[in-house]
Amino acid sequence: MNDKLINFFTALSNDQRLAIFQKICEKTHCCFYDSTNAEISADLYSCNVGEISSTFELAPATVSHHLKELKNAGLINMQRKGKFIYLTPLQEPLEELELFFSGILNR
Amino acid sequence: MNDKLINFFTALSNDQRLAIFQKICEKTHCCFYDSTNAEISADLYSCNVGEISSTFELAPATVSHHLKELKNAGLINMQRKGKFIYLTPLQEPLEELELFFSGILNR
DNA sequence: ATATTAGTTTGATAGTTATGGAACCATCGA
DNA sequence: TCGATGGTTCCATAACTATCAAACTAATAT
Repeated sequence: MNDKLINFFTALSNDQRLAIFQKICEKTHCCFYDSTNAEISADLYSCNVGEISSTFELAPATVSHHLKELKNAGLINMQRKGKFIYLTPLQEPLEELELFFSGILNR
Repeated sequence: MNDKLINFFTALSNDQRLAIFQKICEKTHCCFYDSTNAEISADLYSCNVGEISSTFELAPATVSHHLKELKNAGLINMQRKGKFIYLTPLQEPLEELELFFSGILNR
């Protein structure tokens, strides 16, 4: 139970990674996906890895590491379409996190 | 803006610290404080540092470090009353965190 | 005053994390 | 099939984190 939360918090506890996650959420505005249907129109609204690399001045390797962490934490989906890998935020973890904090507040 | 979030997430990204924070919130059930009025009846509902030390099998020094991080992040209040230091969760950060996630979800 | 209890700070160490260069794999266009 | 582009993995390193023992400070009780 807490393991999942720890993974979320760890993933978001680095300034670069938080910024990357925010950019992914921003770019994908109001278009959330679950892990199964994330493919639908991913390329329309999603950002790809290169966009992250050029926005934040980080080496591709570094970006790759950060994205892997966000993905392993379960916060984003990565989906290759041809040459590009598209990034989409997942809805469930955000809901879980919102619930975690509202749950404490409303106790 | 993000700095505060980073501090929250970093503080909650360690399993011991998250558990400690949860215990503080639990013990202080429905009695939140802001940093100014936290002193009111803190001793009635709050846990003290020793309670944390004995609950989690950690050396006092370790607990002290973790609590300092939670405090520096702005998540808890520490208030000495005589021999004991009482721990209370703060409400604002929890609200900010809830809002951060609901804000992304409702965009 | 002194002993006791509560907690912090200092300093050391083992483990983890962030970063990027270099070599690699994947896909596409010519 | 070959070159170019997009990304990852491997490896090394510097920075940071978690932990605790030992020495300390704070408050109380006797």
